[in-house]
Amino acid sequence: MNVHSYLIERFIIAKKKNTDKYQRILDAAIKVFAEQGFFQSTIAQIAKAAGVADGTIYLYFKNKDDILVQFYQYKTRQIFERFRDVVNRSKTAEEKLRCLIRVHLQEFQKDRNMAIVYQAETHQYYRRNDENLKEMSKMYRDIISEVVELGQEEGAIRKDLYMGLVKRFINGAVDEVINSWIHAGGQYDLVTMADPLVDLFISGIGGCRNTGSTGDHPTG
Amino acid sequence: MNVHSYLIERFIIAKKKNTDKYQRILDAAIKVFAEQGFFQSTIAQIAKAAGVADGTIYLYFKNKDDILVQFYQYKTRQIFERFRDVVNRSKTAEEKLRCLIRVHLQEFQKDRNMAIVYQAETHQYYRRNDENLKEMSKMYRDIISEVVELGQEEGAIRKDLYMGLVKRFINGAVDEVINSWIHAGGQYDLVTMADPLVDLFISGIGGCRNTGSTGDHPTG
Amino acid sequence: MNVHSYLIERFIIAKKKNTDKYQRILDAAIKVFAEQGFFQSTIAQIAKAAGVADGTIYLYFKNKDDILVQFYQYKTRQIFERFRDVVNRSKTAEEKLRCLIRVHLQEFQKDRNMAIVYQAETHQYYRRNDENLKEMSKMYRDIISEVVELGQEEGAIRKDLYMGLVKRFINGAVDEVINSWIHAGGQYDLVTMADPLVDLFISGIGGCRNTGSTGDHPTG
Amino acid sequence: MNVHSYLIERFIIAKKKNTDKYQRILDAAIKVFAEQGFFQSTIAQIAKAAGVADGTIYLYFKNKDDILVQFYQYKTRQIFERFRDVVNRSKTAEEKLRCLIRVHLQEFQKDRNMAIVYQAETHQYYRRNDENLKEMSKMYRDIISEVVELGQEEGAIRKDLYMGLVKRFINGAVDEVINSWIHAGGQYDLVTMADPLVDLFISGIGGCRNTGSTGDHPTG
DNA sequence: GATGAATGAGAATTCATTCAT
DNA sequence: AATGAATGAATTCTCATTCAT
Repeated sequence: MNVHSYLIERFIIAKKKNTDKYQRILDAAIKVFAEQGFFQSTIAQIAKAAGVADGTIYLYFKNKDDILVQFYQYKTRQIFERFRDVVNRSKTAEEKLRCLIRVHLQEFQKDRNMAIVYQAETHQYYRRNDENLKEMSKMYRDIISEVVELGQEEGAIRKDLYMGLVKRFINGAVDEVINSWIHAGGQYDLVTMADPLVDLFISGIGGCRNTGSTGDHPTG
Repeated sequence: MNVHSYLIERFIIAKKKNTDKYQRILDAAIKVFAEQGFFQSTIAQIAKAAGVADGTIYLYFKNKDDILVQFYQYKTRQIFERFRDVVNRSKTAEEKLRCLIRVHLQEFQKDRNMAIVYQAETHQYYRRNDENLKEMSKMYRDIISEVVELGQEEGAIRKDLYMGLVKRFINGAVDEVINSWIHAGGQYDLVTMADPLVDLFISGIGGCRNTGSTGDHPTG
Repeated sequence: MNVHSYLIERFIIAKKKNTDKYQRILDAAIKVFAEQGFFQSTIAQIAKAAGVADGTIYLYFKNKDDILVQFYQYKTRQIFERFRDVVNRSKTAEEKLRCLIRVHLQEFQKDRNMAIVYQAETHQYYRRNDENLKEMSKMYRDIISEVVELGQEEGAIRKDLYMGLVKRFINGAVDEVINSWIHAGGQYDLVTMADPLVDLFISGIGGCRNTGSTGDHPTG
Repeated sequence: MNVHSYLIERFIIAKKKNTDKYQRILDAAIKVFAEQGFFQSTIAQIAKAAGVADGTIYLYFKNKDDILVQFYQYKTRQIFERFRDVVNRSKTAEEKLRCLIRVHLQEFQKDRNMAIVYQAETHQYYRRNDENLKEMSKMYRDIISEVVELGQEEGAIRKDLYMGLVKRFINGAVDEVINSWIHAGGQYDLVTMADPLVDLFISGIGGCRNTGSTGDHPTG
């Protein structure tokens, strides 16, 4: 390839891609963050993965930190709003809970890089005291509260519960299921875990019960 | 002072001093890591917090990474071995489980910096594929397996359980309870969560039960 | 200005700039090395001498060592290849030898910093067992062998010589002549030493001869 | 070995070795310098090689540089004074020259580490403008001048020589012979080079001679 | 908008030297 | 005298960010 054609090709490619550059950079960044962690990733690596120049990144993001901020503000937020939706569309508390967990696992399974970054960086990101993240976390826990309270009204869920603990109990278990899946290299189908997990939430591991909701898995 | 006693004293002082400084640096590092995160912490900050010169750190640790490695290898490991012990000393499955969770929360409450670093850095640290960490995680999950299997023999725990899921379910919930406590600034007594949490593990949140163990804590 | 010419200009400018800066840094480094020695020179000094920022050096050289490596691979090598050429262009053995020595002294006189670095750092550099340096040294000694052997065929050079020794004898003497010149501050004309030196190689210092070539060396 | 006996043994060893520590450190340093070069050697390495503590070195040497200074002032100087002696003891110019070269090679062969350090560090050391080194070099060249002038009076050496050049010619050739021997790993007997080398000095490589002194070594 | 060369602040790490024991 | 732990100055190198083209 001679100098002319080489340069012209580059020029044209550049023009064509103009619009979706923000997405391309964000996706590339999440990929790189997933592989190496936020702090070990460099702008140069992200630029290379996105197929843009280092400087271009600064046309779309204020700085390196801002990439992570945008990730939480748009990419992640989107998913959490989806949770809100599916829960609203279901009727009974149990149905809502099953939907929530299922969609949660589904979304994280769908975008593994996002899942990795979310699970691995959130703890660090918490230090920034970012309002958006706190809001999302709260939103998630509020959904659980709502569902549980509805269940209590329906009679499907016990009344003698410390809600703060229940929220962490459910949230933590789901997170850990996702973590395990990530550490296993995403080899198996994460979504199949949803129902057994909800069964555990509802019935626990204790023996000798006759709660209807749990009854469908034979032995009991 | 004769040769014997003089030299022996020096020997002992030397040893003690070494251990002292090693501990001082490790503790200071954990404190700094807890405050800022591993990657944002600098050797200079750790040195200052430990009251030593920057170079001194390299007499006790190969490099910055090695501080984290030693943390996982000694500080953290110690605690996980403690878990093993307390479980061995209990009789019934439920008792073992209650002990495990209680001691887990106790130990993390006792050393908040350790708790923060452990919760926040473990995901990143996992990338290194450190054998020691994998071993500790496995040890923890093995304890749970054992306890659950014992409970199944005793009849206290259901038999229709997918063990892999149960382990994550318990592990994840405990971790999240610790996280919440950390994010709340360690304001409340973490250990009081132990029994209500175990009740949730055993009975779940489902309605219409009469398991005594859960009933007694009013509403939390 | 159209796309073609605009881009091509940029391409060319970029290339030229690159080469410029590479040369500027390499030259500055050789100057600093000549003044202070490789190990006592700092990147900061080289950067200052080259009029660039410290970090810029790492755009053109892998690390400090690499500067020395490039020096031997490009700057020095160039000269040694020149030696090969001039020898090939001469006819008789004596003419070849005179040319080699003259050009050797010429080149080192022309670039005094290069001469200093070459003479002062080569011994240390030898430890690296760099293939390129070994090759260059060998090339030089091979030239001498060739010339001497040719001279033997011509009858101008004795046959009872241990070639390995002759090579060192000539190489060493030339080097030392260069060293003296360097230590004297490069005050005198090095190239005038060429013919008298070759006369010594051919005739030695012994008395009572009648070899034409050496005679009373006004002739040269 | 228990604490008592271990410490006491160390105490006694220390006392016993008190006297020759200067030598031990100097020798160890030369060994380490020979292996790694002056700048790449650390005080810690030298101390270890000498079997003393780092701090002990500072009881015998002002600083790291001083070790090299002492090397040139005592170890090396000693040898150069030896050269003076052997030359004085010989009668004819040729005999003196042969003695000088032979002893030069002998002494460098005898202490290979010294030889390596001398050959490799002298160029760098020259920068310090150390009076002692300049004196030694001058002494060496003066010896050559003397011998050559004597030879000229005897009629054994030509009169039409530029003495400055002759000195470098001889000095350089000898140095290069030593270098080659070092680079070859000191595998062969260096001293056997002495006579062939002197023959080259006297007769050169030119053809058609009948100087008896050269004829006797068959092919070398 | 896009580029990527250049920047230089900042961090880890090394090591000669000191000094309390 | 001997030790070796401690020091901290000095150095290399990295990388987020800028800006001329």
